[in-house]
Amino acid sequence: MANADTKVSRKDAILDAAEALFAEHGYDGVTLRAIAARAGVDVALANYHFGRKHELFEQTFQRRAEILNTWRLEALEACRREAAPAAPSVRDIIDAYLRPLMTGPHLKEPGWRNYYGMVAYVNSSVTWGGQLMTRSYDPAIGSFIDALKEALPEAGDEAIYWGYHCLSGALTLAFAQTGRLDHLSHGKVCSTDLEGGYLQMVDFITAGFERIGRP
Amino acid sequence: MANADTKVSRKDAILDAAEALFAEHGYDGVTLRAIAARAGVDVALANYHFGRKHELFEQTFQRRAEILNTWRLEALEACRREAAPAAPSVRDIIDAYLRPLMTGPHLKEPGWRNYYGMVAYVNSSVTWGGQLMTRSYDPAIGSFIDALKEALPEAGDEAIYWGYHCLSGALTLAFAQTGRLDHLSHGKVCSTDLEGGYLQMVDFITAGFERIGRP
DNA sequence: ATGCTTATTCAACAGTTGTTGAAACATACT
DNA sequence: AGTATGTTTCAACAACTGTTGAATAAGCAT
Repeated sequence: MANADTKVSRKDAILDAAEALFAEHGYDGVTLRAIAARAGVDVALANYHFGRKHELFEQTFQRRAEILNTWRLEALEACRREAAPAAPSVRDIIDAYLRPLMTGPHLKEPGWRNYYGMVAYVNSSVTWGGQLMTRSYDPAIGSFIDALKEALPEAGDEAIYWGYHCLSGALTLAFAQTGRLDHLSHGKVCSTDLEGGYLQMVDFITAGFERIGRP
Repeated sequence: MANADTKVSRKDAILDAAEALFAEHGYDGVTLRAIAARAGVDVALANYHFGRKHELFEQTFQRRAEILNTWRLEALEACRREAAPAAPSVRDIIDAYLRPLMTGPHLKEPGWRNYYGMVAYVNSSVTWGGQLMTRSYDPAIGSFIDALKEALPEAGDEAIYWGYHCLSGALTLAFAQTGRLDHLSHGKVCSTDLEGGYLQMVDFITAGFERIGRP
């Protein structure tokens, strides 16, 4: 068995290449040969390590999902500790949801940028959206829904879930970084500036949830 | 020239088929042969009417975009008239933006359902998102941005545009109808119930914009 | 009918697709 | 040294891809 962590294995090189290409062109827009070429390996190697193309896509997607879930749950746990014995505020919960993903040094890494593009693609894909997002993210997100329900005891379930839908839609569209905001605002706002968007989105989304908390 | 409106022409049949397939599988996931088969015509006919695959995709997308823009601008004009001589409220503007698309009898038509799936795909696609959404929708959306700026004179441009980003992300994710909300809510909320989501989203998004209006 | 224009099909092209079985290479253990 | 095990490449497969030019059908004015 070749060493798995000191050097970047070819297996990881395939995942990195797949990530970048899937993010830009989607599942069907990418060929195994393009992935292999980018990774500097033979076509057959992807098949050896990951099986069908389908499974390579899912493993690429899953790899960083687990990291993001950890970051988020840690942030939620931290804000729970700080607020104890009271329940954390809506704003703290939204912040714990967005901050780990929209701020920090990892935003500079091309790998993370690519992965965010994949999330945008998957989340609004009819084929992948329902299954894959649910499998990869919903367990962690359940904790956030619970926290929101605690913070907003008056809000109905329907309002909570559609509120989360707005949050998820806004975040994943930000991940796409299509440059559309740049066009629309005539350059005043930059799609790729996730940290700038973070400040704005926390205010906006928090207000939305606080509103559904009072009848 | 064959008649263009009394009977469904084969040209329209191709657009309908393309719409349904592009919505489900994206641009690269659909072959011209699949479109032709669904439309009941030969492969070459798509090329004869629309040129390259690229152009067929864009024309399919554009066809209903113009209709949606008309509906929206009429709704905005109507709420402007009702509010005159005052400026329309934030809520009225958001309502004019969402109601024409999220309510009404056209939601029952499979053609519109398919088209909404296409919008979801295009909006968060790195390849298409920036260019095609901008070209098809941004002229009309400029009027909504202007109206929001009037209604929220204290809000900064950055906050307005990121607010619009949240609105757009939430709407297009709703269009995807991936069924994820159904999983997450254990069946309490239905992804495909756009009219139910409309009521919730108007409240949520309106609160977000009203918040950025006061410092 | 005769012509003329538009619509539609047919047949085929050159290139690409995911996948696979066998062969070659590398590494570690004995 | 040999040998066993895990990696990687090579070569090829059958099927499918977008696109095109020529052939056929349909529609319509004359």
